[in-house]
Amino acid sequence: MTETMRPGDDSSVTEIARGRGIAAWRQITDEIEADIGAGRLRPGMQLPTEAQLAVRFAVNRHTVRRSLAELSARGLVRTTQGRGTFVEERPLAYPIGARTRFSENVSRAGREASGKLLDGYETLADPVVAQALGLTEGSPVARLDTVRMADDTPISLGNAYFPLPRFAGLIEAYRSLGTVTQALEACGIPDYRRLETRISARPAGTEEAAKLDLAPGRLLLTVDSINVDPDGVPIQFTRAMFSVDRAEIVVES
Amino acid sequence: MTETMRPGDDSSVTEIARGRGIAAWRQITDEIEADIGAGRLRPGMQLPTEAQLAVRFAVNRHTVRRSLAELSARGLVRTTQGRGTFVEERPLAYPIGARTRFSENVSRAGREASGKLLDGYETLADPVVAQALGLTEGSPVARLDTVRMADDTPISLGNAYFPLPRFAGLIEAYRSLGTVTQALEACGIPDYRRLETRISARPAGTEEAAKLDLAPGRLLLTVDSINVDPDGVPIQFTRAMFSVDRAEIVVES
DNA sequence: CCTCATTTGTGCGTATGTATC
DNA sequence: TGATACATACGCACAAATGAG
Repeated sequence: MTETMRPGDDSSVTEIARGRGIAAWRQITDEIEADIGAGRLRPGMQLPTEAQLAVRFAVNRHTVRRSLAELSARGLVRTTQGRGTFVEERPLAYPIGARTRFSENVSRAGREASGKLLDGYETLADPVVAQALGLTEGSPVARLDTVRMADDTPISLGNAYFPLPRFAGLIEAYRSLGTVTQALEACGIPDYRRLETRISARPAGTEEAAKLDLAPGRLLLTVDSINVDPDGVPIQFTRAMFSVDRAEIVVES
Repeated sequence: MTETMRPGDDSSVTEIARGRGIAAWRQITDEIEADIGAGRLRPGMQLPTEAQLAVRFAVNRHTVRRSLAELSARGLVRTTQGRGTFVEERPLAYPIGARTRFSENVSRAGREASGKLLDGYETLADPVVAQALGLTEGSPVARLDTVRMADDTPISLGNAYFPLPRFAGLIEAYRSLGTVTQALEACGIPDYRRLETRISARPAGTEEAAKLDLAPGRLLLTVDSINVDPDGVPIQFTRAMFSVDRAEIVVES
């Protein structure tokens, strides 16, 4: 892991034009970006350590950090304390259709899907949720907060709401079964389909950024959808928040 | 908590909890953000200088700069060398209910029913366009730049590309007919369908913001789609950019 | 469970360049 | 032209997270 594979010149110094208009950290940013663009640094690969980059470009570590902060803000790399800096994966194509399932999308991309339940509890429907589920405001609903990952990279946050008299045991079912589809099945819903999907975008809040391991201020695609049972009765309202850097919404015709 | 502040007020010191988990620059960020949120710092107002803030929070100027960089990245303030740092004119909250509904079906979004032609010309395909249309990079294409409006409010910008040997007269046809569908019909394409739509988001550039009459940095939903003729041959690549504040993408299943 | 080396995160002090007024 | 204020860069030191052993 400490060994960083860099094709070609490893020990030599990459020249930076000093004192001539272009800041050193910008030149370093361009250099690393070019490495990524040319495939010399591939998604998932670890960059040299900050100290190594400082040696390579003959600058102070702070200058390297300024550059990495820029690349991180643009979503090209991700830095974790104690581990290092890694090239981000290309955005995952995320098809939206009547019957899309997260795990199918991820495995289609050749990556391993996983999910984690952040929280599950009963609450009261706010106006948006009530409207989507055809309930009156303040009706009891079950709520599941999840984070979904592909190859250990968080892709999206999700809030799912279910009308409560009907889906009383759903939270427990989800805890034991692990997927919404199976939990719904346990609640007597063998099949369902997507009725409508609304897409918008906004910047990630600090908490969301932390949960998704994103640089603060990065953009989220919000995908609100309503699922209905075979009779057309709304059974689930979901709000998913995808990192723009890690997923791309694809609508299939 | 925070003293009444005005530029130049550097006499009092705002306490920062040191060595207790939360980084000083984060606390300063929160403090300034709270000042903006509470109206103590209003849009257009100048913040104290970095040196003054350093005194106020009893930290090094670098620490203040780290905080201002964060606020700047989030779009709350704007810093100009030699002038100072100013509170941005942007609203802090992103209203969720105040958006104009854009109830057009995405599957029919390729039809430019109403809008204005900004520009129409022949050019060479860049890699993205070439890939989408199944051409080699640098192939000649026709390009239409449009803006769509609802009640005189610009909603979206669009760039449409057509392979050129085949659609030589398309620009003129569009000028006289006014819609892409009719222009394609005049070029011998009676029918076409959407193959794929990809949705992402990014901040608006200055030029885009001007065309859409938006504040720079506001978010755009980008919708890339490929249309194919009945034989499955790509005939059109469209990139539409919707203002998140004025449109919401709705996908119906 | 703990230790330890590695790596990134934070913060200070200093110096100098550059844009604005 | 000078004073002010932000931009860049270096060197040092220590904190905190990670992962290997």
